[in-house]
Amino acid sequence: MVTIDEIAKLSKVSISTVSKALNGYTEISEKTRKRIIDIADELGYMPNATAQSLVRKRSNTVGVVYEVQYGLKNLFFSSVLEAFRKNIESKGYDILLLSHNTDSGLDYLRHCQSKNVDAVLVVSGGDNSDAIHKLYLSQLAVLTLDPAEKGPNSIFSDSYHSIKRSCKYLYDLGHKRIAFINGSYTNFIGRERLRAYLDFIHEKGLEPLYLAERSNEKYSYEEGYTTMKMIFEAYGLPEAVCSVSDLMAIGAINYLYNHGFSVPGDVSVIGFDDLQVCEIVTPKLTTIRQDYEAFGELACDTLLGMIEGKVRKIDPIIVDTEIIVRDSCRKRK
Amino acid sequence: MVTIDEIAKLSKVSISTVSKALNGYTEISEKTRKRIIDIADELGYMPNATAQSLVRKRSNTVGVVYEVQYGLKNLFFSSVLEAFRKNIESKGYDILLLSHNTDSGLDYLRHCQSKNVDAVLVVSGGDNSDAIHKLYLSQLAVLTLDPAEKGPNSIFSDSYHSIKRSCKYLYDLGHKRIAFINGSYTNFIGRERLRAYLDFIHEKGLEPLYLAERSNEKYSYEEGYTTMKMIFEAYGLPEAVCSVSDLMAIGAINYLYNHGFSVPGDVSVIGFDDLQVCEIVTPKLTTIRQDYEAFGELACDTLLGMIEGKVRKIDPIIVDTEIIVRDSCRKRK
DNA sequence: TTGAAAGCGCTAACAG
DNA sequence: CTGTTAGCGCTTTCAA
Repeated sequence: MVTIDEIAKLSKVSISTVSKALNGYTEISEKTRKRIIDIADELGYMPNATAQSLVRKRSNTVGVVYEVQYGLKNLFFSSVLEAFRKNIESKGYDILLLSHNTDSGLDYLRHCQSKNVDAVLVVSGGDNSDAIHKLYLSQLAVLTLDPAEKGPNSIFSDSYHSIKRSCKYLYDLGHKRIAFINGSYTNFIGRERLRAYLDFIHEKGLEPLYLAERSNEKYSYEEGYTTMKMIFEAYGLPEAVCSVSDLMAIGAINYLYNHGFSVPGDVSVIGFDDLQVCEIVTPKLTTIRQDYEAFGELACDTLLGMIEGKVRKIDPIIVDTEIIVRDSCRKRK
Repeated sequence: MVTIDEIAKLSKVSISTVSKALNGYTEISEKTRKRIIDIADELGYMPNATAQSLVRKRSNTVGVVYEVQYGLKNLFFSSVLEAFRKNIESKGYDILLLSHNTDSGLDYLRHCQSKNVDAVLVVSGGDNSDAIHKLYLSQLAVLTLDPAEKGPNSIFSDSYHSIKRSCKYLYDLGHKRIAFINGSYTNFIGRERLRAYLDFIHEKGLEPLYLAERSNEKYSYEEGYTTMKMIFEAYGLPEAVCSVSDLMAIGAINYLYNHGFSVPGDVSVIGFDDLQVCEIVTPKLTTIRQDYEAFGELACDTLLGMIEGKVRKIDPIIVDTEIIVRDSCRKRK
């Protein structure tokens, strides 16, 4: 790799002049700057990011703590990560996927400091390990997606109103026996969604059809299947089911299907997330769409803003959702 | 962050002694080493990776060039990336997702050099941009997943035998009119799969049912749907279809379904990849499973081996596949 | 407008 | 066995 002082030699100036020229200091005369830049280009010079990082105390990389069920195979989280990636890349940042690596005594905070990342995005599915907690206590710019608890420096969808809208949609279609496939009770969004369902049921004076004792941690197909089964066995056939994730909704549909019921013929079901599977499954799934692009853009801008402004604490960012009507819900006649 | 010379001060030795003690040099007496290590632990010392990187010319991070249709949302690529991640992390490496960032004049090679990555994994879906090509010409340890052309430093599934097995499976089930949903003709695996199909058809003296002029670049649901439609319109209903990806297989199934045919009742279809969707779709998809774990492990071990051994050129790594029988194929009666 | 020099935190000869 | 010293490639006072 070409270094700054090869350029210095060739352009017959000192390395500090080269550095300044390359970094756009105004105190360098136009002609020497031009000469230096030409030579640098010719040589294909590229600054050694490591060296810059060492002195500037900034690395132009943001760490991503990604500790999630199914890892990168989790389509929800990888969709927001993808959106985040596009945005942050366009600003010239790289993403460092931080290894967990507990056995070597590393924790995220020290890892981040060691690697000198400028900010960190926490994607942990609502888990709040000690290692993650420490990040918050540090001087780093950190933002958490779907945090375990509502709090500062977090970004998440408006779960409460989304679920209310789901329920209302189902209700307006004429359904009264609306079942609910819940998510995790140990994280914020899971509890919010349940609360919304319960509030809705209460407001309309309907019978709640859900499993109060069962927390579904993975938002997975299997959990949806099993939950549907348990609901069916406990309450009989609902008219509609509101699910907290698409995968769970599909699990529920398959349970229903395997037991001779038709969706949306016999029961309507609505999902949450709007993963790509919604389009390829039969029937196509009506769902609440989380705005992945908005997540990515807001997370990016917020983090960069925090870096620039040296801000370390911001209010929660709440992202709007949208209902996507497809084929899995139908009017009750 | 604690630095090496705070430790030096506290333990009343020089910084080089501290460095050596911490790095396991044997020339340090047991007692001073212990003292130093105790103090370091107490202070929660963690080496500044940037500084180490600068002098050691190694960063313990591997770059990932990830330039793929649908980005991280592409379940095939993100599945292998996930497997790779687990392996590489367990060896104490981080993954740097390299930004593309062409407009700022960056190219991957210089980017990698600048960030001082130890190796790079190229995941580009068979595209062979100039930027990627340059990586090969460099001194970096690089490995490409599913390269555009068969060549050194690459890793991919045994497409040829896999598709032959698919076809044979269908054939043994009694199907003679076997259609083929092809992938891209511009990359290696796409051509291999076609070649396998054609060879099989030829060997058995069957009629080829496929689209010679249509290259499907994305291996997507939509392409599968459309291709199935075109095949149907050109040749009528096949008895079975062999698809080059799961998503395309599902697209084909849905086309068939929408046109009143049953899978596997009227036609059997087999996919390729074994994505998680195979399990949640109706009927569950019979497919060829690519061994994601093997990809991850081999890619990791190979790259690290190349780093250690200063090897820069290795033979292609071919990964075995496995047929997963589910519900989308049936014996012809 | 330019250059000398110190230093970021660490490693690795080389001396002692 | 321990310490001195010279860097790694770059930025940034400060002086010229």
